[in-house]
Amino acid sequence: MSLRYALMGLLADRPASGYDLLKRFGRSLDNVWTASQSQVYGELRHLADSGAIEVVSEGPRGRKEYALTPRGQAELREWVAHTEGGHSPRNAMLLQVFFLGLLARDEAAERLARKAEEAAEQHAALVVLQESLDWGDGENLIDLGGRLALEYGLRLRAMEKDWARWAVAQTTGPAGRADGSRGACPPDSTATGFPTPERPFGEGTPRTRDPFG
Amino acid sequence: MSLRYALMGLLADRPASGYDLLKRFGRSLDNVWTASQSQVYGELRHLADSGAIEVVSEGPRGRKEYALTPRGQAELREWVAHTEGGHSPRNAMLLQVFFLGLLARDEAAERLARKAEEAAEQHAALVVLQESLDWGDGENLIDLGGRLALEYGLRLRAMEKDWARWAVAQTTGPAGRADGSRGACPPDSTATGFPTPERPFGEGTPRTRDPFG
DNA sequence: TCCTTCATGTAACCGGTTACATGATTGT
DNA sequence: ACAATCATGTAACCGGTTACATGAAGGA
Repeated sequence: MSLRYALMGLLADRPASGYDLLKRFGRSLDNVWTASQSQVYGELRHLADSGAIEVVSEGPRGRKEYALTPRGQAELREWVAHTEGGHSPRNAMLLQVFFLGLLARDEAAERLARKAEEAAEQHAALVVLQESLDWGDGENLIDLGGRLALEYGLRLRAMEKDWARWAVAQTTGPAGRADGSRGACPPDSTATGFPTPERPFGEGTPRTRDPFG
Repeated sequence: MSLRYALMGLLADRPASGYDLLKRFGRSLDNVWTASQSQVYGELRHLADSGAIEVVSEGPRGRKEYALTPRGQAELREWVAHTEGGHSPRNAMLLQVFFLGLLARDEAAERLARKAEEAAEQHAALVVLQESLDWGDGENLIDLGGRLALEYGLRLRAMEKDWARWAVAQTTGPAGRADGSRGACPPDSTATGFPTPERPFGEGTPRTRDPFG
């Protein structure tokens, strides 16, 4: 559903063709939402069918310029103001982290260190972006959303960098099992099997200390 | 592709049926990855066809217990150790934030305040979980992944809470436009249209100061 | 006996990706 | 003339969701 609103949101600013919108997606929403070409054209048609947008002019090469209709504007506002996002948790990176116990300590640490680097790079890129941006003096409502989203990105990447460095320390630090043996145990390897309450992030339960025994 | 590895990861610990895996998904991976019932059974078949897992025993009601094969174990390790996640940025919450300029200041602030609350609740829930968990004394490789993932969750929610509170201040704070008028301008409303480099998070470019003029 | 839990499966649908296809217009 | 860009579209496929369907086993 979100693509629908992303397109409406961009059209709320000014009329545009599918082609324009694709460019604007890459330019402004790249860290927030993406869409493929075929998807955009399809959704635009669907949006037009439902009366949320309409063709306001036709140009050179079959170009169709769309604009948000009053109905669309109302629907968009409603979504921005009142729709709670049903967040489905899907983080492939974290899934890998979850099974990091399958690797030897040094392998796991290397992986996390790489993640720290990556986050640092992403953070740096956002800092550059921020400096290149220069939004007036922050006194108006314009660009509010962009500024807030950018700040979110900055904080997220900073958090990831810190976390990954901490995780490296966790992985290399606490002595135990000094051999670099290939661990073969995912997080819940010793779970006892008796009924447990919800335990996201790990089924860690009272356990024997040495599961290899 | 990730579901494949999520299932293999769980099976790396111990053999299980589709039914078992569904329960374990809810119990341990709930904040990291989710899967529906039909999806799990389908993927298990596919996984078995490709030789990554195999049926090791059959139980009472057509129950089939699967175990990871050596081939599957190798594939899983390879994924955990070396596969870089091509992160596709899709954050519906941030998309709403991006278009927050469509709302009046007080509406936007309320939305952000709600988000702060939500993050605080999620954080609190993770703290409770962490305290209920008690993973030995952190000296072994077991549960490493679970501990790291949990810490990530804690830091993420804390970050979101701080950010949302900061965002509320940004929204209500800087005076200007003291009337609660309904803004109608998404982030890039005054973009001048000349070619710009990539500007994710906003097309904010050199602009006239009062776009309403 | 009857309810619950265990256990697996199918089918329709939806959002998204990749690849392919087509052709008009503009600038050099 | 030619290449680049503008501009839209279709079709096959994949991962995921929802809903429906079936039935065996175990416990009260």
